[in-house]
Amino acid sequence: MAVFTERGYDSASMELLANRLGITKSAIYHHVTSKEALLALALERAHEGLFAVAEEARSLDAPAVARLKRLVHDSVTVLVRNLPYVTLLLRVRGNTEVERRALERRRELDHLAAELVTEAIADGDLRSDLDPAMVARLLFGLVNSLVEWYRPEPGDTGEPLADAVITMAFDGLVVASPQPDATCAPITPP
Amino acid sequence: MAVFTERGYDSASMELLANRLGITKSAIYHHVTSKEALLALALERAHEGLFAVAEEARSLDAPAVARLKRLVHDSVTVLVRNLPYVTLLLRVRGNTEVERRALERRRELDHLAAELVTEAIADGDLRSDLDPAMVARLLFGLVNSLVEWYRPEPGDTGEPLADAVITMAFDGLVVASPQPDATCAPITPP
DNA sequence: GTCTATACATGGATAGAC
DNA sequence: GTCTATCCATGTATAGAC
Repeated sequence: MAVFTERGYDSASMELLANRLGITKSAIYHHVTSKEALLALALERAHEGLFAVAEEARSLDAPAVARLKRLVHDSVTVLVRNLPYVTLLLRVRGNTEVERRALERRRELDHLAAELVTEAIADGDLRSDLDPAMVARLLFGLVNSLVEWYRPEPGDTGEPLADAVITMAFDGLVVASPQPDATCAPITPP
Repeated sequence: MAVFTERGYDSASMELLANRLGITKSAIYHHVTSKEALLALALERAHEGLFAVAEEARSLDAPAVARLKRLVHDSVTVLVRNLPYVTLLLRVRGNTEVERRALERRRELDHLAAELVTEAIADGDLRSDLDPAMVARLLFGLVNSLVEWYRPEPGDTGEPLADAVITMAFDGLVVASPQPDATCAPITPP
């Protein structure tokens, strides 16, 4: 996985993998039938985490915004905890059959996100001046872009990062304006 | 460029490029000395546009937030108009000397963004509860992630897209709360 | 500018001994 | 489970004719 991440799947030759493992190319083929099988295994692992998150967000008993926020938040933590696997998944281009199947499964996740955004807008919880499909893509573009720069320490669950993503995407970067429910209300001392 | 975008630089063989061009591999070498030279040319073109934007944002006579917004906005339009080139740049992993130089130059841009964010926070225009370096990376992660899904029609300048990015990142997705300068002010009829 | 032919290295993968 | 040796396709790149 380290070699795949550093060089990219295509540029990571079996020779290079073997060197890093301290064995020969042919020894690898005792454990796995092909290079592509190695890729399939890794992609499977990435999907596992992401689909678990999607399932949980979907089954949550809460308004669409809340489910969407949960989906975004937990996607970040899964991404952080399975960084090499998710990175590989996100870099797949569809050159082979294995890659195309992975892309299809990713689209299912995109679809769920788009549904939640649409519903949240209908609820009046998200601004209606942006296209729902575009919002969904911007949101997950933001999440997915983390693989390009975030380098977690061992033990990092990505919790603060997930909160930062939620804050920027939902509340924006400009200084906090009063929340709707607090607007113009006098400050009540505790 | 189309082949590079579809298959990735590494997987795009000279044979494949030649087929698409309708000539033979060797004919390509009459125009360019190596495959890597082809990459260098493309990366150069991507940098041109991005650095021009950075220079303009830097030299703007306005508060840091405004310069930052301009940088983000124009980065989106450059990305849209030079999509294949910027896509290639963003997928470079540093496997060769040419790629490493490209990564270094990209870091200069990241640095400028981080400076603007820091300054804007100091000005009190951006929320101070998020790490400036993190904000800069989230912002440009968001911008860069566009190459993964945005497919402009010919003639598309990316203007509405750039506005959407600015809106989401700076104002957030939740329904517009009153702007600070309008807070609690009675609505004035025109 | 383009072609055919070819050089030479490296790619993924297999055979068979230990 | 790992090795050496090897197969064959493909990779980048060059030589030299047209």
